[in-house]
Amino acid sequence: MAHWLVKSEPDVFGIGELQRRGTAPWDGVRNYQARNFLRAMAVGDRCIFYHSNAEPSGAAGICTVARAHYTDHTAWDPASPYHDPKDGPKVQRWSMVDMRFELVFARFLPLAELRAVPELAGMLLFSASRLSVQPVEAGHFAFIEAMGGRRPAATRSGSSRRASGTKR
DNA sequence: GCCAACGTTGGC
DNA sequence: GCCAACGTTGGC
Repeated sequence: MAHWLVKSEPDVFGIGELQRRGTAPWDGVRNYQARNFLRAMAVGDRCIFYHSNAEPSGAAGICTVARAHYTDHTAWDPASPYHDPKDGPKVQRWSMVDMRFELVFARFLPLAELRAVPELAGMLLFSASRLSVQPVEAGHFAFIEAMGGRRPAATRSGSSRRASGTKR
């Protein structure tokens, strides 16, 4: 099973929105290298959900591949922000997958902090900073997951746990 | 908002 | 096929 890191701008589509929706298409990838990694994803593969162009940028949580790659038809749609005038039903250059929310880290992990961790040296995140879909070594993935932890799921009664004085 | 890095486009 | 110009990404 492969591990990945996927970037999204939280102003456009943050991990909170994926959590709310449960599953959503990972569309709009318009870079061949990133597309090829999308096509290599298998159902069940786990991905670090990274917030880019944020303050600060960093790892926000984990999602999993819910559906393997299929045509990203937003490229055909002139009204879409991801429209590609060179694409169409007969070309189909671009692909997307569906992502399923898994967890939000208990602690957001800013890029600067990840960069400073010796165990994470060599991650593509640091050298191929513009690549929005990238493979992650299993060891790096496990280390980041342990750093981030899992934010406890909200209870039905909302803030009652904190209101009752529960320590986190 | 700036700018470095780098991917893409298009002229030749 | 080279490469300059251009556009985009994304950190800061």
